[in-house]
Amino acid sequence: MSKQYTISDLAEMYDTTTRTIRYYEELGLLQPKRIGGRRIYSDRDRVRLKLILRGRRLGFRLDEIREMLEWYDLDPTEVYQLREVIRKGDEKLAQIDEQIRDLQAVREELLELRDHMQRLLDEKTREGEKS
Amino acid sequence: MSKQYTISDLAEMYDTTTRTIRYYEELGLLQPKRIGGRRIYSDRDRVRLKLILRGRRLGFRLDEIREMLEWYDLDPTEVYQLREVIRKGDEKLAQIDEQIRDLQAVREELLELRDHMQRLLDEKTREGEKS
DNA sequence: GGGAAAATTGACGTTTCCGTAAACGTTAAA
DNA sequence: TTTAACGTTTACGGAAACGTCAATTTTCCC
Repeated sequence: MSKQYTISDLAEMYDTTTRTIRYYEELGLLQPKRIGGRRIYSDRDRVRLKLILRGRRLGFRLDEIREMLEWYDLDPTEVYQLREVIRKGDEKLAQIDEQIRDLQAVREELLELRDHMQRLLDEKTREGEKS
Repeated sequence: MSKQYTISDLAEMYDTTTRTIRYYEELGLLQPKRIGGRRIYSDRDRVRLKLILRGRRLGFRLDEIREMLEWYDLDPTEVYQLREVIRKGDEKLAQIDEQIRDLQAVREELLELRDHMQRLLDEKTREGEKS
């Protein structure tokens, strides 16, 4: 019994706006059903929206995200397409791995900086105790 | 003997453009010395540029990056500033940890998709062999 | 010292990702 | 039934992060 959602259900659920969701549809990232004029979102649509928003948070552009979403519903009998997706997917994986490494580097540096600040702060507060 | 760089040295070194570097200066992220009219970049400037570009790749906005850069040269005698930086740094760390988790999730999903595609492809090619 | 190469400033253009508002139709609740 | 809330399309706007082009310096090299 796949659930149904209105556009504002989803907007609230994922803390975004209806304008944004309609914009994603304009770009072809979502294709909700219509009842009358109104958009009806399935669970599949909901999951796609979730993926889109996560992708955005991670700095991917919307056309990159659209391409990756398309990988999930390509024709599984087209050998050429399969090969292409595997190749592009490997590229994306390499890119993601680098991004993770970069983030871990930033993390380390921030931790060091934090420790440094903490030591300075400790000195200062001990100094204050002496008076 | 701290090295000196021209703007195009740095542009080439980090695969960006002089326009971009000047733009970062406009926003206050870099403050190179001048000799006559021209900009001269020190090693410190170079490292800052490297950090900026890495931050950009990771999806941080330039004003976020500027704030984080400022942490490296604040007044170490100002207890309030120290506390503030530690607090903000902790926030940033939490945010980075979440980003890493998200990226690892995307990574897993891409790997699964890749395996799925690979299996489909294997079936297809075995099918071809039979003929 | 003269000309090519490199750098500078200023202005405007572009792309991405939405926000906002107008003007209108639809649905639900009192 | 009416009225408030919700949804739709269309259009324009706007910030962020640069690209591009033109008009001037500035510098380097022979």
